[in-house]
Amino acid sequence: MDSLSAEFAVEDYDLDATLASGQAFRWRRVEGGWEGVVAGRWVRLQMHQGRVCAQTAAPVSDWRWLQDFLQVEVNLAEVLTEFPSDASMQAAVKACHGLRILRQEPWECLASFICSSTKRIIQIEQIIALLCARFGDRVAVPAGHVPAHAFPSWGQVAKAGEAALRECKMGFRAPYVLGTARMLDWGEIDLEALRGMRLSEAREQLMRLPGVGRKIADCVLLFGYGFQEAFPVDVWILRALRQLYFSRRRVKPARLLRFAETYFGRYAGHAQQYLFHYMRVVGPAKKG
DNA sequence: TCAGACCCTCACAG
DNA sequence: ACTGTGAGGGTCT
Repeated sequence: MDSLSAEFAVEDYDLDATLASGQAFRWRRVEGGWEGVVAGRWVRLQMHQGRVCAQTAAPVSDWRWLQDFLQVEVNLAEVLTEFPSDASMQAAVKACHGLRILRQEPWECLASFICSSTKRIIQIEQIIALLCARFGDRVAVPAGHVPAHAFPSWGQVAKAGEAALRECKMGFRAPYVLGTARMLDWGEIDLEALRGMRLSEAREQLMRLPGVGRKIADCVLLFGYGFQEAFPVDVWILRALRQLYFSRRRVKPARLLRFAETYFGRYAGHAQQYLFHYMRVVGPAKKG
C-alpha cells in the first residue's frame, strides 16, 4: 500500500550522530528531525520511541531504498563484538554509542568524497548543496516547502563545464569530479561491477578515477558499497592511531596503515568510524 | 618515498 | 573593523 510515512524499529541507533558524522553530506537538522534526499526522494527522519520515523512528499510503495540507506537491519551489537577489546576501542564505542554506517549510492558517495579533500565537513556540505541545486533534478517536496534537488547523475555532471563546477566552490577538485563523471559516462569504469569484486580489486578500479586515491576509494567502498572491512585512513585516524595505539611515538603512516588492515577485524570500517568520531568528540591531542 | 602545488573558505591572531 | 596566516576527513606529479 502506498503511503507517505513509515516507521522502522531499531536498536542502538543514534540517528543524530550518524547523520552528522561526516559520511553523508546532504542532511539538515530541522525542528528536531532531519531532512534530506535519498535515491531521488525528499525525506524527513525523526527518532520516536526507539523507531526511525520517515515522511516523504510522494507516496511510496516499497521502502527498501530507505531501509538500505539507513541499514536498519544491521545488528550493531553483533558488529561491536567483533571489535578488538582494547581500552581505547571500548572507550570510543562507549562515547559514540549507536553510531552507524550508512549505505549511500556509490556515485553520490564517490563525487562527494572527491570534493572532500582538505575540506571541512561544513564546506563539503556547501559544495554538494550547490552542485545539486545547479545540476540536480527537482524532487517533490511537501506543499510550501523550500525546493529540493536530487544528486545530479554522472551524465549531468559530465555535461557541465569545469568552470560551472568551480562555481560550486569545488576549486581544484572540479577537474577531478568532471573527469570522473566523464569516465563513468564513457563506460570506462562500471560502478555496478564493483559490487561483486574483492575489496582490493574494487579499490584498484576506483583509484583509476581522477581525484580518487586510497583514502577516498576506501570511503566509497565503505559508505557506498558496504565493504565493512574498508578502513579509510585520514589525518584524524592517523592521529587517533598514533595517540591511542602507539603512545604518540613517531610512526610512519605506512606502518599505521598496515596495522589498521590487520588489527580491527572484519568490521574495521565500523571501528574506524567510531575512532574518527571519538577523536572529534574528545578533541585530538595536538599534532601527533 | 618525499615535497609542493592545487582552490578556496573559515577561524583565529594581531 | 581590517589584514595576515594557517590549515582543512587528499591527490597528483
